[in-house]
Amino acid sequence: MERTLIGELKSKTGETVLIKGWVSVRRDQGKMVFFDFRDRSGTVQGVVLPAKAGDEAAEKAMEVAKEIRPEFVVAIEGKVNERPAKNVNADMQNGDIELEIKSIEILNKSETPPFPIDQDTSGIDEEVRLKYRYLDLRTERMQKNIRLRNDFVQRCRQFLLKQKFVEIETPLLTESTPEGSRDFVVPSRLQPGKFYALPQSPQQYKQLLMVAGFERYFQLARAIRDEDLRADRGFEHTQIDIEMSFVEQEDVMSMVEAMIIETVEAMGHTIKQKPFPRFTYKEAMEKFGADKFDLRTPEDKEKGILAYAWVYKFPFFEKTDEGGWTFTHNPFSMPIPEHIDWVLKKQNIEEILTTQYDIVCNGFEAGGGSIRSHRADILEAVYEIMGFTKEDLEERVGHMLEAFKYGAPPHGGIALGVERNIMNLTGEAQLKDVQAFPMTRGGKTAVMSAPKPLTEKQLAELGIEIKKNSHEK
RNA sequence: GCGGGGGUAGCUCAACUGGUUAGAGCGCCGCCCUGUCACGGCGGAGGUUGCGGGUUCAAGUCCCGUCUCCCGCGCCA
Repeated sequence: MERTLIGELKSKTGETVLIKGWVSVRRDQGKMVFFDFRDRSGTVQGVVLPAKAGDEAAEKAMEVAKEIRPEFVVAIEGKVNERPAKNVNADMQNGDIELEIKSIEILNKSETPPFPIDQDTSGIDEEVRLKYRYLDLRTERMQKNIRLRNDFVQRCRQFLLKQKFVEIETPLLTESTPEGSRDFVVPSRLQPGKFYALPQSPQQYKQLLMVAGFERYFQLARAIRDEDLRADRGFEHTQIDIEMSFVEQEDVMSMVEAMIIETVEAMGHTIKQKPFPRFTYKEAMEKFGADKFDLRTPEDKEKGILAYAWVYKFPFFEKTDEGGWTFTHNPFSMPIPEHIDWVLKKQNIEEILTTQYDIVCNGFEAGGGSIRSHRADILEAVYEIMGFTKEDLEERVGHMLEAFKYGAPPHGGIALGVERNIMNLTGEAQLKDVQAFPMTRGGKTAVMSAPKPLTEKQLAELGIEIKKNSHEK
């Protein structure tokens, strides 16, 4: 018999079906046994009725039913019955039907789970949840979060494909850049003593794709940064990374705004204000004291309303502790058109504004981007303002300057943080609750126990010698 | 790196100024139960109080060290 999904049982009332899935709950009444079964499509109650005398199949089913425990994997053959009115449970999916079990096959047994998974696991110690992440992910809440994440990402992808964006993967093993956040590095075996870095973002590659003439690029890009963790920040996160050629600030902002509105409204969410209100950085600081803020009223929060806003006209540079200048967001950004001259002449540095735009939602920075410097002279001037010598410049971004010499089109883009957006859509406060396999704050992986030492052989191949430091026993 | 809060049964927690045999709920195991859906009833098992040391007649509790988890700050182009 072909498997029927539990979610489709309602249309099979009166028929005999085969379902496969997990046992959520067993309620043994002695002469009759109730179960809740679960598969990817939902849950349903099944019942093993008392066997009539001489009905060997029914006796066998009861015998197996007595062995079954929660989380056993089973194949159940049974008849889909409408429940009599007095037994209907309106609070449950399929609460008006039940499966009259004719036979049970145990496909696999299960140990008792270390924590209850038929309820929300928010109150369970995170270390335990992560050790048994595959069980935690069985819970209704986690299933919902991870599936909703998929829904959001696929809708964005479809939107972008419709707009003729090309999805392109960029390398994971790439060059370390000293500015920005700390890199995760990977030792090179072929060139001992040298290292790759994992990307903090595909920034340079996506700009090179613009030089390469793709005009519209996107990628679901993993961004990896070795900075201390927070509730809303992990070593790894995913960005919907977008770059477009022949565009100005307004083009990128309206395209992204349209994508978000279409996507989240299709997912059943309400947006507080459209078009998204815009605040200059100065206005935001005056009004909210921060460049990210929550525009929702308490009533909005209760209703799960999403309050998006744009923040733009950020200062390009800020003073360093040493009295020099550094960039606030991105050295590859273009200053606003009126300030290009100031950059080239290195004047009024404190007042120079960048084309950077951030999208804010419910107090989170949900994304950010800018129009880029596609002219080598502007990028050079930015690095000169920051005090880099010609040699530094060549070393760090020489490849970009060279690429820009060959007809780089004006371009700009944005990166949306997938986890932050899913946190807003689900109301979760922890990044860990919207990733399938997050890490602990100490950087230990879920289920597996990375990081861990390499073998002597691996280290030898990489030409790495570990110095025993005094902390080790 | 800094500050704060945790670690006691499988899970969630309790245990006062140090003082009987470290308890409860849930879960688990056994028996009973023909309409349960947080099923119910009776019984039972289950502990290196994170780890190491110290003070004391006596330590889950006090002291020192250490590991680990969470939250925040720094950090996060």
